Formats: sequence, C-alpha cells, structure tokens
Amino acid sequence: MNECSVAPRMGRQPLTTRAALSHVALRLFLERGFERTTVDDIASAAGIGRRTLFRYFPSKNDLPWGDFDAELVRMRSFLAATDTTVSLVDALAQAVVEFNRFPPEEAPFHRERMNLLLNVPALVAHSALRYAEWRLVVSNFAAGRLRVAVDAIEPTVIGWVFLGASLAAYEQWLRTDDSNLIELLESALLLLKEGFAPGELATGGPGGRA
Amino acid sequence: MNECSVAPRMGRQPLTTRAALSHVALRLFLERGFERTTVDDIASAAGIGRRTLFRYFPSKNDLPWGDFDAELVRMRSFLAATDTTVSLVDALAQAVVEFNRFPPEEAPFHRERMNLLLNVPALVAHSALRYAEWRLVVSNFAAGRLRVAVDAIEPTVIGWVFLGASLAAYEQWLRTDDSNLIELLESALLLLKEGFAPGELATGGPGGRA
DNA sequence: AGACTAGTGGCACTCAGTGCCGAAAGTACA
DNA sequence: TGTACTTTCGGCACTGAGTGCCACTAGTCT
Repeated sequence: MNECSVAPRMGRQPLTTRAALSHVALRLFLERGFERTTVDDIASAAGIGRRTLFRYFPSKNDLPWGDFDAELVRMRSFLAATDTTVSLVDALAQAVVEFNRFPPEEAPFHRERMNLLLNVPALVAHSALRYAEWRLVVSNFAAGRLRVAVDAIEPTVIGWVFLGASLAAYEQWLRTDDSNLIELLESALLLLKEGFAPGELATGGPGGRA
Repeated sequence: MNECSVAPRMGRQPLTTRAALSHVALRLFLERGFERTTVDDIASAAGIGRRTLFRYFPSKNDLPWGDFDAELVRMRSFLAATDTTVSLVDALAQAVVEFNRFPPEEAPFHRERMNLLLNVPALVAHSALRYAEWRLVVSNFAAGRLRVAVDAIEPTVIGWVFLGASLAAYEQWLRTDDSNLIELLESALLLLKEGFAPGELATGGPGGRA
C-alpha cells in the first residue's frame, strides 16, 4: 500500500499554492488596479497557465480572499469550544475579535486586501457571497444557543448585526493609518450590546428626552 | 422657445421603458432561470437591440431591480419629513416599513423578484451594491440625528443593522406562502429595539440565568 | 427643406469563465 | 528499465457580458 506522508503523493506535484497566487494577484492589483489587471497578467506573473489559475481559484474575485474557508473553520471551532456560561453576544463578540486577530507583520497586507475588498465595486459585490457564509456560521451558533431553527428570524438578524458591526469597524480602521482594528471591533460590538436599548439612539431629536 | 410638456420632446422617442424591460426580463428569468437567459434573449423578447438594452440598464444584474434609485429618493424624503420628536430607531423603522409597502396586486411580482435577488448567487452578489446605497440613506439620516459624521461608527452600524433586519424579514417572507411582509418587518425591527439589551440574548446558555 | 437633437442598433472588440483533451510529472509495481 | 496509473498542467476553442464607435432613424425647430 502507499505512503501518504509528506512528499510521496500520487500524481504530479502542484506548481504553486493558493496563498502564493493570492499574493501575486494582490501585488498586481495594488500596482495597476483591480480592473486593469487581467487574469492573464496574474497567471503569467505567477508562471502558470491561465487555465491552471482557474483551478486554484474559481474566479478573479476570489483571489484577494485567499483561503477564507479555512478561516471559517477556525471561527466555527472557536465558537464550538466556547464555554456555555458565556452569553450569546459575548461568545460571538469574542469569536469575531479572535477571527480578526493576525500577526502584526501581516497588517500592511491585510490592510491592502481589505482596502480592495471594501472599495472595488466588483469585489464589494462578490464579497456578499463570502459574508453570507460567515453569517451562516454566526447564525448557526446563535440558533443552537437560542434553541430555534437556523432560518428563524432571530439567528438571521444576529448574523447580519455582527457582520455589520465588523465591517463598520473595518471601514473605520481603513480610514485612519494608526488605528487598532481590535479596539475598533470591540467598540463596534459594544454598540450592539448597549445601542438598541433605551439609550440615546432610542430618544427623540433635540429635546426628545429633555 | 420649445414646449416640454407631454409628447413634444426634442429627438426620437424612446422605444420602451426601464419598467417594461424589467418585467420582460423577470418573466424570462422565471421561465428559464437567470443564468440560462442571455441578454440577447431579453433584448429580442423586448423587441429592441442588445446594445440598446445596455443603455437602459448598465448590467443584466440590474434588470430585476427596476428603478431602485426612485425608491431610494422616496425613502430619503420620507425620512426627511419625519417629525423630530420621533426617536431615531422609530423613525427608521417607520421608513423601512413604508419603503416596503406596495399595492397587494404587486405582491406576486415582488415576491418573485425578491426570490431571485436573494437566491441567485450573481444577484446576491450584485445586490450588495444596491444595499450599500440603501444603507447610506439610513446612515445619513442617523448621522444627522446623532450629530456625528456619516462615516462615524454609529451611523454605519445602524445602517447595517436595519439592512439586516429587513433582509431577515424578507427571507422569512419568502419561506412561507401566506405570510405578511409588513408584520415580519415589524417583528424583525422590534428585535433591534429589544434584542441586545439584557434580554434572553445576553444571557448564558442552559442555566445561564436560572 | 435643412439643421439639430436624442434614441437605436449593428459591428467588432476585450475579458471572464468553461469544457475538452492531450501532455507532463510524479508514484507503484514488475 | 519499463509499464501502468494518477494527478496536475495548459493550450484551444467556445460562450456570454459589457463597451466604444459610428452610421441610421425619428422626431422638433426655424
């Protein structure tokens, strides 16, 4: 029988990796802009055929995302490992923060990636599909905690609300150079806990509460 | 001087309207599916050239939306006309409900349109751009009420949160045949007001509050 | 009639994405 | 060393969305 340990796999070895291609693409997108970079450009810059690139990534829009599925798996298992004494919102808030933690040397890359994802229209659109997967992770956890169906209205709203808070924090993060993403996330998530109770948001305009 | 009243405009009269094209496209999408309907199909079904269709709508993805910009203008002016004694969340909740009110005979069309927009991947993606415009209307109003910048974190989160509640209600509406969209919207919006305070959502799992 | 204006649509082009299929590069076993 | 098998690679041709260009059509104005 065959050994499936490190090198000795069956067929031909892959020429590159998803991560490598993602980096090459990201560099080109920053140099020339997303729309003015063709898939051919990326493929030849990476030294592979165009047809091969489409086996690593299903679309040009997926290139900036890298291996997002793996990140989702991480988040799902983090949530699964959360102690059940932690409240639902706290559990999700911790998971969101954990999901967006990365080594400081990665910051410039991550910043540029998110800059593209939140500003290039084609990517903003495509990201909706990724966000939907992310929301599903959140909704699934919430549904389990609330003991209701995943497609009930509460878990769905919770998914949206946490997504919105995360992206609001990201937009804020990108707007200023020296801001701390984690702190911004925490403050956005805090808004969710405090916001929609009888605080300032629920009061009327000038004189509404006076 | 020229008369700009009803018929006597300057050049050639348009052959059709955005609304008419949107209806033709919607019918074909339901018959054959979105992906299996080409722009040529729609153009010839509408009796115009393919090139002309792209002057009415910038992309195939925009066809189901019809004249969304006009709807946004409606929502913006509804918000502007809201009495300042009404609280921010109530004002937005009323506007959201008003935005989604339509004559009952339109229900089947609207249902099918939303079915496409929320289920066809290409449309789910593209809709993110439309939702962004919608959120901007909400955020702008919230920023004015809270006396902060539009790109501050609070108005952004509020935009997301109301979008999420609306779409959660829509998903629920589509799931069952005889449901009432307005009621679902109201219950989703109620979640926002009650949800993230020390209610059930903030408590721990089994035994967290007992 | 002639000038002007706005909508139409054919043509050719770019680019993303896909199906097909043979070639390349590796392993397993004789 | 050779043959079988397995997996990746990538060229080619095709579909379909979206765009620039330009001539044409159908109106109005003087």
